[in-house]
Amino acid sequence: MANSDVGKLRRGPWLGEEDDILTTIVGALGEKHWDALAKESGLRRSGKSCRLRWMNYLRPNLKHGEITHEEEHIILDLHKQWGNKWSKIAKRLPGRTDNEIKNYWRSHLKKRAEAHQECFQDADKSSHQEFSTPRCEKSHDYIIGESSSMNQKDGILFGASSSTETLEPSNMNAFGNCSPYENRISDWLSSCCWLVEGLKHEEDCMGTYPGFCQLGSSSEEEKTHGVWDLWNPV
DNA sequence: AATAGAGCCAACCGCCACTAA
DNA sequence: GTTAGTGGCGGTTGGCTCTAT
Repeated sequence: MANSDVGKLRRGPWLGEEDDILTTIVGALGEKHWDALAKESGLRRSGKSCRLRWMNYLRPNLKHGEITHEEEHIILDLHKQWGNKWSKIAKRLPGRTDNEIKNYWRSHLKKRAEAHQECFQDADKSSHQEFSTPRCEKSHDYIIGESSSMNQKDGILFGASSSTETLEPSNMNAFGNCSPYENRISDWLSSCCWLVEGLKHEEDCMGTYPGFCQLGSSSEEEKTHGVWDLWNPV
């Protein structure tokens, strides 16, 4: 792009009128050739800017509400697996954008995840001394949410077996047990659950975890809490 | 009521990968 | 094989809002 054109391009927040124009032109021309589309529209925006606005805000079926606890858990889980692969994570959260997830991570989850990691390391150290179940408020926050109004039971996303009901809340998380072994089992289960989801969309993990299919036959009660709802809408 | 600081989020920037010429 | 154009991605920024003092 010529430098003389740069000065002519608008920047900053989009106006409603611009949104309308972009929506119309994308409807007519499709989601491609953004530079041409930008020129065609008459908007003084770059193709990149148009694409971003469309992808992050105007695209149909986008959710604009708050991130739910289930989604939050998914983000935490997938970030643990994949790191900052926001677009990849976003593909597992229909209606959410990579930008939204990235922002949510940075503003809501990063500190909690770091605190959890810190706790995990502490717990790891103590596990070398004795196999105890340390209390871990940090980890609990990481899973349940610092300001969550959700009760303990609702915090259980999956893995809600009858045995968990007998645990002391202070020692429990949905994965809230801070025993390193229990944490790892929970982490593994969590990973497996995502592989189940992955198999619906991708071929890359086919056959990797032969044991997980059983999770798909969890009880109706379990399905009513957490991410099962996302997989198996009732 | 005023102000500073923190938090949040939309938008931008730069880089990389892919594709067509 | 090379190059230019394009789209996608992750990191960063800037401005607005909220909250504490």
